[in-house]
Amino acid sequence: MFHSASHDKMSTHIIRQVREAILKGQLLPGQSLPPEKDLITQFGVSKHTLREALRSLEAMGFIEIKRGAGGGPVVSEVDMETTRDSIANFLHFQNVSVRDLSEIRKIMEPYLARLAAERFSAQEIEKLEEIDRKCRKIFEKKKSVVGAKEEIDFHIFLAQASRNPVMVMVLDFVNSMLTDLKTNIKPDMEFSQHVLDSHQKIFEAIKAGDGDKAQECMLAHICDVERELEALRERDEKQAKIKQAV
Amino acid sequence: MFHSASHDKMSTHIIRQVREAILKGQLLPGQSLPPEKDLITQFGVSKHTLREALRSLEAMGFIEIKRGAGGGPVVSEVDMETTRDSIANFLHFQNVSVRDLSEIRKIMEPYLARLAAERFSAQEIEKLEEIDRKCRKIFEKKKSVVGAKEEIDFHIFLAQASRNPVMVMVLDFVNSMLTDLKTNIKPDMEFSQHVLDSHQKIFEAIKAGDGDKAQECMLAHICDVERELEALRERDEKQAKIKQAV
DNA sequence: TACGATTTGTCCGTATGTATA
DNA sequence: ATATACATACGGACAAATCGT
Repeated sequence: MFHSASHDKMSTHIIRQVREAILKGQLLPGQSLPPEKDLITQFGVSKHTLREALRSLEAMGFIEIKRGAGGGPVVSEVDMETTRDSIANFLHFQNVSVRDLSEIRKIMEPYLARLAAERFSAQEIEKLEEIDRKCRKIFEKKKSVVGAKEEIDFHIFLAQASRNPVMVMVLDFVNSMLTDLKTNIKPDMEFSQHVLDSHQKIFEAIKAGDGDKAQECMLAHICDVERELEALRERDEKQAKIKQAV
Repeated sequence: MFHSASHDKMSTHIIRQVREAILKGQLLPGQSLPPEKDLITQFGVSKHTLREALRSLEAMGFIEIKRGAGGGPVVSEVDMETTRDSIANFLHFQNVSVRDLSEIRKIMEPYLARLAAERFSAQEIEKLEEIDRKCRKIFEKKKSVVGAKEEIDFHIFLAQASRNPVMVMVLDFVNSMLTDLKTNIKPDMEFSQHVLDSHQKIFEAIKAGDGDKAQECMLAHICDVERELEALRERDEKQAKIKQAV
């Protein structure tokens, strides 16, 4: 049996059409779509149906909708946050451990540290140093770098050494998920001090253009973080058991 | 300044509440949400508003909505397809090349082939052989394995050697994006034959428990595919130029 | 500051299609 | 086969936000 197109939900038709127009480049990011009332007539559906379709497209990150005069639906590039959230939602059901995230880091980040040491321009080295300086300032004020955007930025910026957007994306969500775990575990000052020291060593190897050493220091750093987080997690579990017993 | 809750859109409140309930485990996959009319009264919104929220949650993969008696919104695990699509949408705007995808494969897949050789049980080896057999059957019928689900399955199944869901996910979308590129390029029979030969070598190394060799063969396989795809792409570009000139 | 124009956000009422029992 | 429960779809009205004058 064949299903006639009209058997599907109307909104899925609209979603598919707009989505394909964007992916084919017929609609470019920044361009405005016609306002609701025009789209209603163009697609021949009711306001209710059209708005459902726009909501879905918005959830997928394809459009943003602004209210008021001159507003309306605007095509936008699907951004990293939308994608990161989607990945995080998926992995939430997959029982991801610190070990899983660290395993990926151990494979990829030492490679990237080496590339950075071999490829970074003077400008890029300066930018990396600035990120590191910001980390230190945050530590001095808050006595922690955990959850600090700059602490992740250090790693993401290295990923950009690869000039590979897929690599950047993977490192982005791996590091951001790890940070989420960290903020639950609430590491101590010592942990943050170790992180800053490790970053320092990695930075110096990169600045010296020493690929071998950068690779080696990065691997050691990731292993350290994994070990310390595991230890802290076990400590928390024990405390939880004691509390439960009381 | 604090924003009063009433400043945001009603649907975002509903989305946030349901989303958090699911992520906290208060709502488990498989559970039904109350039907529309009950949710309307619970949240104190209109049909239209509620449905927009449900559409967004559906687009994010958190719920599925079934029609008819006994239907309604059902909580579901966010699945790989939803996530894969989201990633593909994001990377569409990032100019991803065969080289970018291959770079990730070169880092991860040889590592995974080694793990498979070291860890796979007899059952798993048998399963892998069956996947390979299916690939060959498809090749004999269609004279190609490009775009065949089984050809990706070979790589994904190896990723499962890591018992690492993040690894499986990364390999899933990298391989599926590469396959999308392949189907556009339309490789010849020779290409498919090379793929099958490489898979054979990798399989034999894994079966023999030879981690070194499995790692080495996998790296060679990925480099081969990258090189051949690049060559085919250049060929297509030249043909396009000739056509344009005429 | 204020007002009008534009455009989305929200609500109500009603009718129709679809799956289950 | 009929009834029931549920989502899907349409139209009209008013509120709220934003922009320009």
